Amino acid sequence: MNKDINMEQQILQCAEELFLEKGFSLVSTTDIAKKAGCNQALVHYYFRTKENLFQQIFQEKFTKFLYIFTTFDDSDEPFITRLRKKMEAHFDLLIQNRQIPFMIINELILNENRRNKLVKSIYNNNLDIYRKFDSELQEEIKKGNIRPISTLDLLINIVSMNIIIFIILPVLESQFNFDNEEITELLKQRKHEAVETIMCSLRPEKK
Amino acid sequence: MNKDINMEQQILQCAEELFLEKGFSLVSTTDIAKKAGCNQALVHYYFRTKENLFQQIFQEKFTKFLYIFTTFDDSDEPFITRLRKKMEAHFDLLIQNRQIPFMIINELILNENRRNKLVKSIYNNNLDIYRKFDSELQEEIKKGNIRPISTLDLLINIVSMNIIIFIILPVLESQFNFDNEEITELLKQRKHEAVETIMCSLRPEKK
DNA sequence: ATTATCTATAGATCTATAGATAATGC
DNA sequence: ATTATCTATAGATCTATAGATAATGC
Repeated sequence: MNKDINMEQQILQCAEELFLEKGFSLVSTTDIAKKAGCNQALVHYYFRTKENLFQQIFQEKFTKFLYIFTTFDDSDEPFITRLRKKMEAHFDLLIQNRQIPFMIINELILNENRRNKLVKSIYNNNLDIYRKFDSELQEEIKKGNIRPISTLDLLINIVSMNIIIFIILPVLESQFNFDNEEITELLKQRKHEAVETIMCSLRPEKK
Repeated sequence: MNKDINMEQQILQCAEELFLEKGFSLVSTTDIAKKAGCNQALVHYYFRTKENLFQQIFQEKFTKFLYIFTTFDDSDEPFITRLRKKMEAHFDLLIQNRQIPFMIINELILNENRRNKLVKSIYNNNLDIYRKFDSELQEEIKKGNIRPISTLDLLINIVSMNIIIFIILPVLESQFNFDNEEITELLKQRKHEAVETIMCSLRPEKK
């Protein structure tokens, strides 16, 4: 592998690739060491436990996953435009990090400790932005620009639409033998469809 | 556990509960035996391998998951009404089998062999119903009753909307301490929202 | 006789650590 | 001296099977 970075970084990077691909429990520290080109004991020398190593990676990925929705867009564009842009930016992030959705689903459900720890901290750290978003949304609904919907439901819808293709991708790949270009095209189209679906679903009733 | 069924059934049932909860790799045949109240060797006596046992269960769950979408509703109701009913029936099924979505995602992604085997057979067995649905949908679009959308995208949207709450549920539960009644209510509301989101997203553009 | 169940164990993991050796920094 | 890397191994799994014993069916 890359000789410019030191072994600690090397281990971290290889662990990341493996954990993203197979999840925590299907990767052994022996696998990581083999991939990094060092001895298994060294993995423990730098990170003490497999859980430690995993958590570093997982936390980073989770933060990355949420980042776009935990920052405020202070441009003066209309609410719905800003929402669309957020959603697009989020989808673009996932295109660059296709395995993140699966990793999050997998480990957040399987490990109660990890889940409890993470969820509480995220909830507490983002209450402000959530409330801001909430009040903006309800304002738009009052104005009749958006179909009535709860903030939580909308967020769930958005996340759902954005992650689903990355969950299904392996299945599609195993049925159709896509090359890279085809996948890029498929993701581009799916991005458009995901955004469009949400946008259309938010149109108020015709009167 | 239940004394009326024989040990083979007992093992199968306990294995099912454990696999649904933790997935294939986090459950050992020892765990299953312990839960079933027998010796670990007996699990192998009846099912030979852990993989065998798992596949029986997984296949059944997957078939169950798809069933509603692989059968044709021959009532004379309009397309959109039949679609809505399918979606509601599917959601109801998931309410009764909350861990199915996670199991499917988890094992379909993690195990390439299982994936390849299952996906091919499902694809081949359901081409007819897919084509029927496809032509009905495109007909409706032509008539201007539904916003233009590809059949695959629509199916992905529906599945996505229907499964997401069952994926997120453990996260919500770990943040808020819901009792059973609250969860039932939450799922009922979410069902409504999921169906509504799809229905609204399919409305054609106003002219 | 046949089927169901158990005990015991081989052989293959896997994580984590102890303790030796090599490389580096002052 | 300190830090990085290795060898070796303890101790805890886990799956699968061989072979003994108990239960059941004729």
